[in-house]
Amino acid sequence: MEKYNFKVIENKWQTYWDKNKSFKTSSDKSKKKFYCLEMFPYPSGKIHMGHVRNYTIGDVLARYKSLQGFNVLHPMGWDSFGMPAENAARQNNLDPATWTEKNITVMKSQLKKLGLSIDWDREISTCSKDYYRHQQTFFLEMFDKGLVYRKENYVNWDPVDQTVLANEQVIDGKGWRSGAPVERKKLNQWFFNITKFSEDLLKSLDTLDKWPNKVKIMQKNWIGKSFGCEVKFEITGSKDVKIVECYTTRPDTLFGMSFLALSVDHPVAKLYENDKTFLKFKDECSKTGTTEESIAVAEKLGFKTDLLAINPLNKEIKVPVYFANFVLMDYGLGAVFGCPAHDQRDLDFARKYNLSVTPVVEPLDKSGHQYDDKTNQLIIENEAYTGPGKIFNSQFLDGLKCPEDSIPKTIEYLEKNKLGKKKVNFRLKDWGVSRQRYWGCPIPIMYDENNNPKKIPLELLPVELPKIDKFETSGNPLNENKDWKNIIINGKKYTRETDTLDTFVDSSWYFLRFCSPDKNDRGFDIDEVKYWMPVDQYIGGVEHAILHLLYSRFFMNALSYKNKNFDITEPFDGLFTQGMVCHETYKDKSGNWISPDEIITLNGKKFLVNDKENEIKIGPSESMSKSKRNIIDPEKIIINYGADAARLFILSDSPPEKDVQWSDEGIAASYKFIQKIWNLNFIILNKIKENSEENANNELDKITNRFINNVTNNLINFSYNKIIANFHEIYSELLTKLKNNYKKENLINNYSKILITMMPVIPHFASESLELIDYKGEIKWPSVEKELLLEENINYVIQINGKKRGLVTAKRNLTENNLIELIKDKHEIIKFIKDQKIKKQIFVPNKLLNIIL
RNA sequence: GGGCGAAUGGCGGAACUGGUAGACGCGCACGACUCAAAAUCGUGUUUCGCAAGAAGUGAGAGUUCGAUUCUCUCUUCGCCCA
Repeated sequence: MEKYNFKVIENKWQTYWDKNKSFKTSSDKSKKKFYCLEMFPYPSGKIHMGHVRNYTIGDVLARYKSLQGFNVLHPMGWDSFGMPAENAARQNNLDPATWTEKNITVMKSQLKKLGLSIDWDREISTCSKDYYRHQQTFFLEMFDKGLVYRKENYVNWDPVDQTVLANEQVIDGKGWRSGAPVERKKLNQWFFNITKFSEDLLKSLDTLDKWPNKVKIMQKNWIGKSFGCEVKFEITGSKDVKIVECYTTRPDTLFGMSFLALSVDHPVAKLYENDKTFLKFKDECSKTGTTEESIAVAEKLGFKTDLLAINPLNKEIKVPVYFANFVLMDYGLGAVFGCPAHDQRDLDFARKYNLSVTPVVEPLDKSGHQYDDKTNQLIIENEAYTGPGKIFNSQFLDGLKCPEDSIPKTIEYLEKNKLGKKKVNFRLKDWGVSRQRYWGCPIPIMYDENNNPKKIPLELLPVELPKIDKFETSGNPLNENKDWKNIIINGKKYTRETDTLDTFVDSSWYFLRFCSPDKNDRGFDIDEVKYWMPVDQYIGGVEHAILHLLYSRFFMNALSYKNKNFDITEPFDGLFTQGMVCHETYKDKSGNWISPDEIITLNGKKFLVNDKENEIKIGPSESMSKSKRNIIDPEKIIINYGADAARLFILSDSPPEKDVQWSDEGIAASYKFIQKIWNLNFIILNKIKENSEENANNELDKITNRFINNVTNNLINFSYNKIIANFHEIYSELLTKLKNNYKKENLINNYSKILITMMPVIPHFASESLELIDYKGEIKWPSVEKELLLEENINYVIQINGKKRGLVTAKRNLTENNLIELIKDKHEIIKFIKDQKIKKQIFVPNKLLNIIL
């Protein structure tokens, strides 16, 4: 018996798989297909544990489906445009393409060392012109369909990175990379009209029954459908402005209105464009970001106008009109009415500017609220009441249940009197796709002398990124590159669009490209797409729950819009979101973060390797991050323990959807386990040589069958951690059972099934072991024989007054009376009954008997 | 503030539609092998108790013959949105 040499064996099988193209996708379309996809990585330099987890989970599924006989598509590619490449290029004075290519080479070889069953012939990279040229075609098609437009818009501007940030890239009002306070800036931007599909994107969430509920709810909230109405307010105090319309979801609180607030970009602002105080105020507003969060956090500021708004429900009431920093032009109509008693933001504003506060909704449950002694009316102090209740102080609305009766009644009144109309509103905004960046897909647009945008003619695609030798410290190098920027077509001069596309566009259709990666004239082959799509199982981090997934869903809607040939609107049939990989955090005496590599364990305590006096404080397990220095490098793990051990451990300790804690002890245990089953191989080999007469009928068949059944069920339910437990169980069970004698055929038959069942998780080990026992049969997922799962003997639980008092092992299908007879002479059970009368017996067939005294 | 989810030994976690709580792993203890150690193998390991037994799944109530599982209230933590 020799030691399991994972280095030699893993290399052997990886070479074999490579040479034989073992994972090449079959072109046989008569077979049932399974498209297994993990979110493709950004080529940042080397793989991290999150990748190991993500791709192991996917690989287990892909290999299982292959063994089951499915035609499996399991591809891999690179999300290779993006800012890190530019930053690295600036730092190291090189070309982003070179940096990216180098990283891809490294990471590809690392992924190969994990033994993933990937069809590398389908590898794609979004920064390659063979990929992005098709994206440019899609862009122009969307342009023709009216799904792309250009508008001047406020953006989150990062003054350090000199770029536009998406809302999610703004954290606490600061740029996610630079940490600089984000400014508001007006720029001409390209937009995808995602809001055209708001209703569709919302509705078809219901059809995604293999998605986690959590993700569907997050998308639903993000789309944010609300029912309300647009209300017309008459304005006095100006001859130029007579009416202002605003959107509200709470028209029933109109009687509590004490001001009207407008966005500084509202048309009414024209009246004040020469007013210095107003301009100063407007400038002040631009310092607040555009995210809902930054607006919520910022202090509420207003600029009082000399206008008054008339309450449409009671023309006697006139309230002041303000410009306010918390009202945005692109939500609703850029105007809101303030009802301080029932909206916290309005209340903060009203208190600041001494405006009246009139409550109009009375809580159903009076406890916890203050009331005026004399009038017995609700008093609002510093907290607005936003809950349900009964309307008062509101004339014809008084007494109505709020909100279910009061809102429809108000809208009905407003519509009847032509003061407003019912309106559905969405929180979702159109997708701004322009980035002032070099390393992205060029937008295939040019501008004529009058700055009118024109499509780049199809025959001139792709618009290739020019090579850049040197990066300036900031800004977009495309802007400065005159040779590239200025073009002449048919004798006419044009300048190119210098913005590039958001990298989320790249990842919105890559799963289509995988279906036919070599197709030249179009992004995909429709027949291939019709066969492979949708992705049967998509696996990735929950951090992409909203944007990437929503954008991909939108992209499918956009492609199928006005296109009879393309009818896929949902790209991902099944979705699985895996948890993060965590590790303990360490700090030395002085409070510096210490990496696990710098630590040695002595007598159960941890010390610095080069300073054994310095004891390490162990902190909580947190997701691996550079700043906390608790990163474990997968490459080192593969070198020291092997890919199979890494795969085994990353799956073993926690359910895949939850966070997992990486630990030295854990990976060591997985490594040892592989060694142990390797040793088991030789015990089996000896037994095969012995080839004895069997002495225990079909017990080996039974335990094998039970094992296959357990693993199969756990695979289907993504309970991969339990599969590893099943492995340990079958190991110790076999170890015991192998003391008995078996026939050669029986041993090979059962053990080969067990090894094949282990193949998805530890493929190198299982392949080598099958070869070792000289298995010549077909390699396919073993089927479960239902009859063999039924045990002859059952442990019947005997309860007395609901408490377990004993176990009786007996034949299955016993009756209640059989059981009673059986326990009569069992003193340890009978003693609890003594001479008490049995009131009642509860009998659950093949399970338990509960005796009530 | 709203939404979603979670809470089980020293630790990570099992327990299918209510029916043996703690599978499996880590850690720990003891034993075997060894001059010794490491490695390996074996045994044990929820708590209290010598034992019989009792208590026990974040806290409190409820439904039930029986609740980790269902219902209500509360506490803490996590994630998302604000």
